[in-house]
Amino acid sequence: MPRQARPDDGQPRPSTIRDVARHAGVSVATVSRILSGTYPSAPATRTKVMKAVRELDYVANAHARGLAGVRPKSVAIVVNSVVSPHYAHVAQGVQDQAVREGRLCIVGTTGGDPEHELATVQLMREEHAEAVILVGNIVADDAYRERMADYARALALAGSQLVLCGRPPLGDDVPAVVVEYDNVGGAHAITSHLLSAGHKRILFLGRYDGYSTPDSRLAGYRRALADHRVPHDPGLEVQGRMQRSAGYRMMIERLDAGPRDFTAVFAANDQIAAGARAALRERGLRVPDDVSLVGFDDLSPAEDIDLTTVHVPHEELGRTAVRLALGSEKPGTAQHVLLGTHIIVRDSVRPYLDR
Amino acid sequence: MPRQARPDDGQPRPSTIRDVARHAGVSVATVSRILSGTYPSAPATRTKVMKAVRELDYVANAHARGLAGVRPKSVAIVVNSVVSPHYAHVAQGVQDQAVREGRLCIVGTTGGDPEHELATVQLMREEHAEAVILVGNIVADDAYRERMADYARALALAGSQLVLCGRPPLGDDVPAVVVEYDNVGGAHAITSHLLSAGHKRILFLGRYDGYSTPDSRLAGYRRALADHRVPHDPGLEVQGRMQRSAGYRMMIERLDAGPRDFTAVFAANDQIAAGARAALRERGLRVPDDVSLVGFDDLSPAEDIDLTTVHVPHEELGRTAVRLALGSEKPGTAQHVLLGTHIIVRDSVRPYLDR
DNA sequence: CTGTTAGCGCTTTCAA
DNA sequence: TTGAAAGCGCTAACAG
Repeated sequence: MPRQARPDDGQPRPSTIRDVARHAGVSVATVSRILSGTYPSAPATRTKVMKAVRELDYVANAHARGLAGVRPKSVAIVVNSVVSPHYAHVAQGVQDQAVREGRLCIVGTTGGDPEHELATVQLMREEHAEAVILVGNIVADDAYRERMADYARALALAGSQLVLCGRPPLGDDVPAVVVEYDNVGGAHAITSHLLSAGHKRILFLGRYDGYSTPDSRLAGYRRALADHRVPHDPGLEVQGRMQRSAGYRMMIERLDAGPRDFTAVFAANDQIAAGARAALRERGLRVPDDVSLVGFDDLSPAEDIDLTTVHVPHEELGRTAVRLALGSEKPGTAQHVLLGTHIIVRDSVRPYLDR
Repeated sequence: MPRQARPDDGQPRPSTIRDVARHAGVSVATVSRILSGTYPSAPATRTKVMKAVRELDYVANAHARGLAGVRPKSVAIVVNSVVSPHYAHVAQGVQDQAVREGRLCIVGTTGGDPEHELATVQLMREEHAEAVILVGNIVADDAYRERMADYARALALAGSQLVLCGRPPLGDDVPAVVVEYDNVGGAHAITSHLLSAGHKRILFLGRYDGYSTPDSRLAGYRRALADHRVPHDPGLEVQGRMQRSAGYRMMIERLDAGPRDFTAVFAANDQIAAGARAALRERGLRVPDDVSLVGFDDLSPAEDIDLTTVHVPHEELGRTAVRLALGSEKPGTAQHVLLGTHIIVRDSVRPYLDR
């Protein structure tokens, strides 16, 4: 007996469009048309059908609908993790815009593992997401570029659109939308803020070579130094991940290694800043009286620790990504948007009077 | 001309199982069997098919597969918002466990609006999610109970499972899994902590009647007071939402309304605590020297402001929800789990010496 | 305005 | 071990 014969074994099952049609005494096509609301129909029929729908508690089967050629209404977002505030805010932006455009949102996490990322993108491809949004900084080596380009092409082939959010572009021949924000500009601005206050020895916390985000922030820092004709001391660039614990560790080690040779600190993000601040306090140094401190992101702890930082339009990033992806008439288009960043001045910087 | 005739208009399209079959010189059934790996097959055929798959860059169509009767491998999570740290952490837990069990994760947000929630659950039903996880506190009135019960039954009918995460149970006859954490116990413990330190006038910040989470925390507070034979003053319970800004506002208003009539503050969550702390500082009061302060959740700002608080197993909540939902052999089962909470002592409480 | 019907791409009998 | 064919639930020609 074929599986499909489905003997009436008493097991109730969700009702189908056929059940509704039978119940209302019309054809399935009529039900389909009335539900999609794209065709005119007799009010009486309409009423009958809606009544049947309600009585049978019918919901359409999204798989069947997707199969039958209707563009599946969903966008996918792939992030390293949802708990990181930056990703969470971007994800929120994606969500908002997706809902506004009547789309479902699928979220995948990779934990920062490229292999896992590949698998996740594959999965999204199976699901026929209208757009796949990759967010987060990564190692920008050649292998990566190659793979991304392949994703983009495969997605374009399937009528979908790859979006790189907060990642560097891949080149004009790759059909991907890129939505970035101005890391270099923000870092330049906040370093200048410190320099204008008289600081010349500024510790950079969170250098992480090969990763696009810290790399650009470091670049902005260096450029500001150069613009202000302040000598660049590589010894002031401390390596570390972009986490609170790393910030704490970097600062403790630096302070314990010898006499303090800096008057201000630029943390590559607010979490590092929070960790560094805890370390400073532990060693009896106050912010901003003894040491000035700035961060980057304008996220969660920033306000609580009165941190002067660079505001990043996280939600806007996500919203723009969706808008661009769905807006482009032809999927597989290359576009590039750069969102601005700006300083938020709180109370973590004091002028340094050089003598 | 029927849509399906699909003239070869030069538009490349994603390859189907049929393309693979043709390319490998076998039947679609063979390809299907080899890809699912559930049937024995000749090694030579296997190789041919895998080669074709690689060459054509074939990925299966999840819709078709879903339609053909394979349980769609996805769980859905519905939250108020992903940026709220609590939801983010629960979502992360759900993600983790979902991935571990080989499932895709669909995230929907409601913005706290019941109507929107209904629509979202409906959507998840269309998608045939294996489990629908609702997280977050809500108004627990009769209309809500009714609607939830309906969800649960509809989902069960479709072979799915409703999970209520951090929400009160609905009753034994409703086929839903409930995963809660001990709000009352945690609130009781931390209030006792304050009472043991000699505080008798404890301000409760964030009463919000009708919402399950603040309600239970308030209940724990009251019970601790009663257990310690400390008179209960309703005037110490301040109404407000569970947000930083509300915490700030509540505290400012209280301080400006007259002489301070409390020595300690129990904020219904860490965000309220952070806002209240900012307000206290603004009015020249230090934590913990002048006022003791505790929170609930053990999330983001808690560590940075040295807050003694109640730890909630956020991720574990999400993981348990998925495990239970997928583990129950028969969907539509009722289960109930209560996860424990415990105090994290930092540095926001000082003994109060009563005279 | 409504009914009939042919697929969408896949899995799973059944037969060989 | 493999192939042929039915059918999952839905939509969109096409023909009334």
